[in-house]
Amino acid sequence: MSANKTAPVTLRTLADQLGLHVSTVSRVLHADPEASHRAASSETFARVRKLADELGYRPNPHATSLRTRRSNLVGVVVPQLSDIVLATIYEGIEESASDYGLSTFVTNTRDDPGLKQIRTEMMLDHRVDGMIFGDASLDPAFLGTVAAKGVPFVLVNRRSGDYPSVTCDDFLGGKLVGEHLLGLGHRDVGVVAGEPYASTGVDRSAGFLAAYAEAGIEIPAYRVTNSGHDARGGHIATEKLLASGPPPSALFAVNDFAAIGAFGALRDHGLRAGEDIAVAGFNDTPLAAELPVPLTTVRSPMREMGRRGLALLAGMMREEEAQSQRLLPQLVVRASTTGPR
Amino acid sequence: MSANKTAPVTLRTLADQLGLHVSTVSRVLHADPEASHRAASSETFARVRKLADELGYRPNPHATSLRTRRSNLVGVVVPQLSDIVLATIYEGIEESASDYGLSTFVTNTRDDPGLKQIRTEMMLDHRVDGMIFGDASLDPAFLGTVAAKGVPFVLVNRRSGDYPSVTCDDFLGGKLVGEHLLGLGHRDVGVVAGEPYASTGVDRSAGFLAAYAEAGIEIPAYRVTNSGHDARGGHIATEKLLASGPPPSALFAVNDFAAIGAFGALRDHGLRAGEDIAVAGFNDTPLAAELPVPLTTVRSPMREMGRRGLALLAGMMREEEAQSQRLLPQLVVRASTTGPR
DNA sequence: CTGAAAGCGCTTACAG
DNA sequence: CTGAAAGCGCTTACAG
Repeated sequence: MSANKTAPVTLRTLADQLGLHVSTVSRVLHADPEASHRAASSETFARVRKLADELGYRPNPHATSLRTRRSNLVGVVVPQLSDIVLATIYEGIEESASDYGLSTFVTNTRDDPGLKQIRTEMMLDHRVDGMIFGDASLDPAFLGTVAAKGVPFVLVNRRSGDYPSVTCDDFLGGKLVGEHLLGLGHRDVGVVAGEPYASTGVDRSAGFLAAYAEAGIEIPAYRVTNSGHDARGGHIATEKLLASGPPPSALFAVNDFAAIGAFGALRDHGLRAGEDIAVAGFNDTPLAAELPVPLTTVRSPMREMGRRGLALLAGMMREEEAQSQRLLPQLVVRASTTGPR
Repeated sequence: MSANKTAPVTLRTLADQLGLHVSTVSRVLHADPEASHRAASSETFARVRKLADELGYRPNPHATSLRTRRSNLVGVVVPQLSDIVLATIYEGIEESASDYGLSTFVTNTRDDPGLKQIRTEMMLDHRVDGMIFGDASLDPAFLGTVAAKGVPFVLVNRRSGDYPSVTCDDFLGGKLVGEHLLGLGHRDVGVVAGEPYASTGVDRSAGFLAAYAEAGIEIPAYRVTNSGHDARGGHIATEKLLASGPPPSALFAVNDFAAIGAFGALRDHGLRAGEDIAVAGFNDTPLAAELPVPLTTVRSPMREMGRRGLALLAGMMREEEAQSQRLLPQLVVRASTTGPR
């Protein structure tokens, strides 16, 4: 299996074969097309490029980073990559990173404060030039300690404090769901609200409740319950809602997976989602449309959030001004709220 | 936002403050507890460690990598991180990596041959010490080119050729499903078979068909159709199956997401999964149990595959013998095949 | 137009 | 027990 590890091609390899100094070779290999004449004579330039191509020269990034004090590395911290929302955001980040000539490290923190710190330090130990947090807590204390270190960073998915962020307009998204359910005549509704420390669930719930408040309807506290953001979390939270009173006529779960968990809990109670009780989710993950009862949900630009987050960070790494962005959500109505056809 | 970037603490910082030579400091900081006496006097040893702690010294990994020609970096290549199966495997890899003092880069290739090559080269450019492929094609040609470069690597999720791999015993898993459906009396069944180049779907389908063959039942070719491994892919494939003849009495989709897509397609045709037609998936993703019709599926040890894959690679990086591993699947029976309670 | 030097931060075999 | 040297591969300001 293990083949002959041929000696790596370095600047020295090229320089020796060409009878040039490594500095000349380095200069040629770094020149932008326009400035090529300042690097070397056009003949030398061509010879260097040619040999580099032939031998497949690839600069050693460790040497470059050491010398330039720039790693072109970005650390990405997410709660859980097996959450399709975060995985999709990360895909956007990765796409965009390669446009900017940056590479990314990702890590999971499962929203555990201890892990957040350890993993962040790990990223810093790797000398990343910037960071992207997808797991920000509403309490900005931890981010303050990161900012104090002088590393540029942006938030995606969840906002926190005044740190630069690219998020979905979650409040608006929640409001759209509220207005939709109101329009269908639902006045007694429940909310599977997500984690209390994540702006996503908090803002979506707030927007939803605001829509009801504007219609003069106050949703009692026992109709709103926090939850994990996965199917199991949605299941448990829905059980709790059902245990605390008669079933509401509709349920808003702040993400699709929690909504699917709600499906499971309702099913266990003999309630048919979309018939006995309306259910809405959030994110429009690819599953939503395929469920036996297609899920009404809010489309959030997950991949775009990642793309823009990285772009924003790249700007900050060039000392540009950072402007937070709030992307627009879009309601997608399906049978889980309008019933079977 | 951007704080004062304090001068980084290097070996020199420590050496100067202690009146020692950097080499002494380096030796102390690298000594294993037992060999500490060979590094320096116990007094010097203590002084160095103390100051390093106080100043929060963190070695510069680029310098270390440059010097040692070892990066302690592992490149992980997957088709798609937003596929929960791969994301979960990756979580296992990450967990295990930190046990071994390794860090990981991940990248998506979407099973595109061009991207596979580009991303793999990108990993190699980063001077990773080893690689893990979760996107292997049954055709081992590409992996041959990687092996020729002398980089150790292992496969997870999908096997290929004789390269060291950690996979689920997919053939057995498929067989378990076949025997289950046979036991329920299904003789006319369809298969949503996954991609033809991925051992996962191929082996699962083969195992399934083998169970039927052993029972003397030959499943006609038009009952088996390839598919993408996501919900959309399962939907499209199921449409194709339904268009090519009368509905079979049961359907085996080689992964849960394809099965959910099958749910969608069946629903569009007015067929109720679990009542009009039995459906089974594969992987037992967290959603399977929560669906309105809980999904019969095969539990595959996704996270464990990742953990073991990394461990296997770590062994290879220490020149140990590599032994492929086939992990056991487990059938999980739910209402999608046994019907409503 | 090209070379020579210095140095990024570390490790390691060698002296003494 | 500790120091000094060499060097990993690169970049950059400076000479000539």
